Amino acid sequence: MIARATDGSGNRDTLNRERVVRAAAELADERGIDSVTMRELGRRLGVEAASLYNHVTGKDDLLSGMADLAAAEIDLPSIDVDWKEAMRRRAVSAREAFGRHRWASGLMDSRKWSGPYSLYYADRVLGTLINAGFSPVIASWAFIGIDSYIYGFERQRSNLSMSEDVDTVEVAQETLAAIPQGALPSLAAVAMEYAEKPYDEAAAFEFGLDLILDSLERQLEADSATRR
Amino acid sequence: MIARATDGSGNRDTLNRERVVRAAAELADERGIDSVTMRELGRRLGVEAASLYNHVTGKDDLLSGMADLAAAEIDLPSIDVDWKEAMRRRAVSAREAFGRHRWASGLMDSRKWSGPYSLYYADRVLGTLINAGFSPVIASWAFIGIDSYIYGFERQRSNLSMSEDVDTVEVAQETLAAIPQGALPSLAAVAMEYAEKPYDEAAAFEFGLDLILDSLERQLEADSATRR
DNA sequence: ACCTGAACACCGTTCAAGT
DNA sequence: ACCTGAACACCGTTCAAGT
Repeated sequence: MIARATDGSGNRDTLNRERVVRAAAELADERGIDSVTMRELGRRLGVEAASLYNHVTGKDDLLSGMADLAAAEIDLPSIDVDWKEAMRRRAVSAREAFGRHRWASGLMDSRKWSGPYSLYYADRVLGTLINAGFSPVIASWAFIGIDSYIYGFERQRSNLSMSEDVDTVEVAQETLAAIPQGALPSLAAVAMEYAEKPYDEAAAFEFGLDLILDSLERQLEADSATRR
Repeated sequence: MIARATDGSGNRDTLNRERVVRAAAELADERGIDSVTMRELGRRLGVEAASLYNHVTGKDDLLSGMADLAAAEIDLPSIDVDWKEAMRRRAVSAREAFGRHRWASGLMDSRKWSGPYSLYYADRVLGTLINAGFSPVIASWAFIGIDSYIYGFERQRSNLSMSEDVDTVEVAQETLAAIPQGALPSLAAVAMEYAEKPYDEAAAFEFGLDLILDSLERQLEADSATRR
């Protein structure tokens, strides 16, 4: 008799934390993180906003749950693979996850990074690097460096309005047209390139990623040569 | 006769956009970005919240002004200096500015990056790189890569609760104590290091920065060797 | 055990009214 | 030209009351 019990989700039993969090993530995917309000989420679940507090301690808890959901989509490096390849896969899969859930990277900013899962995650990353021969401190710096790059790149995505659904050729042409003759020559030069060949986001991401990984590799080689 | 006209700021004339924005930045510095509400800001300026709309079109405009204020504190690379040193100074001064204004990096996330000042800024950075011998596309990728790292690193700061006012030795000891014997061995190894020698944030930042800059330099050298 | 309805304190913003 | 006071639509959250 109750609509919620048999609605489209195919989930026939009552509300619980997981269903609430999942619905919030879907809402954010479809209409942006700002539209995730307790009232709107309640509406989506056929329930009053106040009822959500039976399954989630508050909005903060809800957002943490959403962040966990997205984090779980990022590949854990497997111990037995080459460290460079492992870091590469991790970075690429993170970028893909953030592409699917544009709200995720911003959410991980504010939320503390200390759940049991993220500790395990950190251990695996650090373990991969230490196994490869990096000292614990250098491994931690490398971890921080790679992650900084991953999250920072995601930030730029929305920033320069160079998301996938934007015609970068068009943006470049408009930028070019807006620049007064002779002013900003370097920016004009770049815009001229992109007016012909569109901006390849994945290529840009991997270019920067490889700058970091190549330097790390070189440092590892130099270090083992010294010890020999 | 009016208190506001002669108050501590030493600014005797009436309210204007600059004073409003500056007061908002100070409020954010002292009590966090969340405490910047129109009502609270009005209280600080001795005025009703509604009055602020005479000087600022809305809260969005206010936040943009704050972001501009912080951006102006980041060094523009001077054309005549070595590209690597220029990028280095830019990155270091950005990190310092974000340290003074913890709200700044998060604010630049959401705000579009297309004001006349930031276009000029981009031109200078790109110009420095192109002058050094990078192609326009590679220069833009390098620009994006370095900026991603800068902003991403700032993000991590708050994240791992490794800010300046936190005793990282203590955090490491607590982490170590919380890890069950034998579990998370790599994380434990890192924590053990930091329990003895505190985490050096500036060193970590420059380590990652140099990974990027060194790779760029190497690429430049290899490229010019090919052309010779 | 879970949901509702109403309330509370707080937002950003608008607008007629004052000076 | 700038400020006030009151209002509006919207938040997150609490809590007694229902079932």
